[in-house]
Amino acid sequence: MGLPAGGSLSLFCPGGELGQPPPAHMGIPPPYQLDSKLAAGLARTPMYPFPGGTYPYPMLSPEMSQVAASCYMLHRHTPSMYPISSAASGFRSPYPTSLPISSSSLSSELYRFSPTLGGGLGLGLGPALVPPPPSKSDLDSHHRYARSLEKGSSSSSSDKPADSSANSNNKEQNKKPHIKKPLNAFMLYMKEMRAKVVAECTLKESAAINQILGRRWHSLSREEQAKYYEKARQERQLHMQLYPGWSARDNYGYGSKKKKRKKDRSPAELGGNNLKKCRARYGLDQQNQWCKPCRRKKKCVRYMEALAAASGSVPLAMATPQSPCSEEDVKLEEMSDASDDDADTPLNSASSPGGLSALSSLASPASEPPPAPRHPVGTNPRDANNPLSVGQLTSQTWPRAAPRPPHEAISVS
DNA sequence: GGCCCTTTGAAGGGA
DNA sequence: TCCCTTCAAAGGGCC
Repeated sequence: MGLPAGGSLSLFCPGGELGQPPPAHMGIPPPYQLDSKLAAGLARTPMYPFPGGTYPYPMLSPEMSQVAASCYMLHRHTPSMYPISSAASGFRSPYPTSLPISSSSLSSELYRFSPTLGGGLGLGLGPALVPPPPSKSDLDSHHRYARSLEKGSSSSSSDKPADSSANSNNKEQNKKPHIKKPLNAFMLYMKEMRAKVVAECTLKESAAINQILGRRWHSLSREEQAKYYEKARQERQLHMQLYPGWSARDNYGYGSKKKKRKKDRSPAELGGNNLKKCRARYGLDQQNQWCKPCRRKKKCVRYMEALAAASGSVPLAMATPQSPCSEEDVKLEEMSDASDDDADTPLNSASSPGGLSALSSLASPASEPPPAPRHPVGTNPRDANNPLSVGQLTSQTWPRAAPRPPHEAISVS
C-alpha cells in the first residue's frame, strides 16, 4: 500500500499496516509510528478464546466487509457521544441551550449528541440521524447516577464514587451533570461496526464482539483507521468546545466504585509460581502465558503481586468461549496469536497447539484446566476435518485486499 | 440490580 | 518520560 507522505512503515502489526495513532495535538491522520508500546499492545492475546465458528450468515469477503462498513458509515448515524437527559431522569442538560439540539423525537430519557448531528456545528462529520435508544450501559450508569442523586451519601459503597468519602464530593456530583468522555477512534469504530458483527455472528456477548472488533480494527488499513482517528479528534475538539473545563478525571469514580479489575488479579492467576516474571517463568516460547503487562513490556503483574504476597483468589473469570464469526476473524485470530509471540515462535507452537489452549490457560489459573470450548459440531476452525479449519484457512491469502507483508517481528530486547 | 468481561485509545496523575 | 489507572460503548453472564 502507499505510504502517506512523511510517513514511515510500521515495523509490524497483526494487520501489517498499523502504527501509532497521532498524538492528540496533531491534526493529521496517521502515518502512525509504531512504538514499542503499541507493538506490545498489538501483541495482546485476547482473553476470549474463539475455538469454534458458527457461520450462520453468508460471510462477506474482507473487501465486501470494508465496503459494507463504508456504506454503513454513510447511512448509519454515528450515535452521539454526550448524554443529555430529561428532567425526569434528574439530570441537568450538560449542553448549552444554544446548541442545535432537538430532543423532540427522543423516546428515552437520554439523548446523545454528536458532531454529526445536524452537521455537527459545522464540523460536517456526517448526516443528522435519529439517535439510538439508550443502551443498557447507558441506563445502568445513568440509573446509578440518578440513584446517587436520590440517595446522596447514604447509599451503599457500590453506589458511591470511590473517592467520594466526603459528602462535599457527592454534593458536587449532584450539581454536575455527567459529561461523558468523547469516544476515541476505536470506540467510534465499535459503535459503527458492532451491529454488523452482531448480524454476522450469533454472538451477542459484547466481550466477544469486542474481541472480534479489536482484531478487525487491527486489520483495517491505515486509511480506514485514519477516518476514525479523525472523527475522534473532531469529537474531542467539539467536546473541548462544549466543556472547556471538563477533564476526564471528572468522571473518575463516577456512579460506582473504583474499578481495579486488572490490578485485583490474585496469586491464583499467577499459576502458583510466584517470584518470577512471566518471561522467566514461561519463557519466550510461551508468551501466550504471559500476563498482559508483560506482553506490553510493562511491569509484570504476577511478579508484582507475588511480591506483595497478596492473598485471596480472584481468578479471572472467563466468559464462555465464543466463536469467531467469519473466516476472516479466524485468520485474524491466528495472526493475533502469531503476533503475540516473537518471530521465533511458530504460529502453532508446541506449547499452544492451535493457540486455543494457551488462550484458555491464560484466562484461567494454570492449575485449573480451562473449560472445554463449546464448538458447534463441524464448526471448530481448529478441527482439521472442518473445511473452515484454521489449517485450511491459513493456507489461503490474507483476507484484506491489500497484500500483507510477511510477519515481521519486533525484537524483544 | 449491578458489576464484570472484552477491546483500544485518550488523558491525567504519580514516580 | 514512563507507567499506571480510569473511562468511554456494548450487552450477556454471573453473583
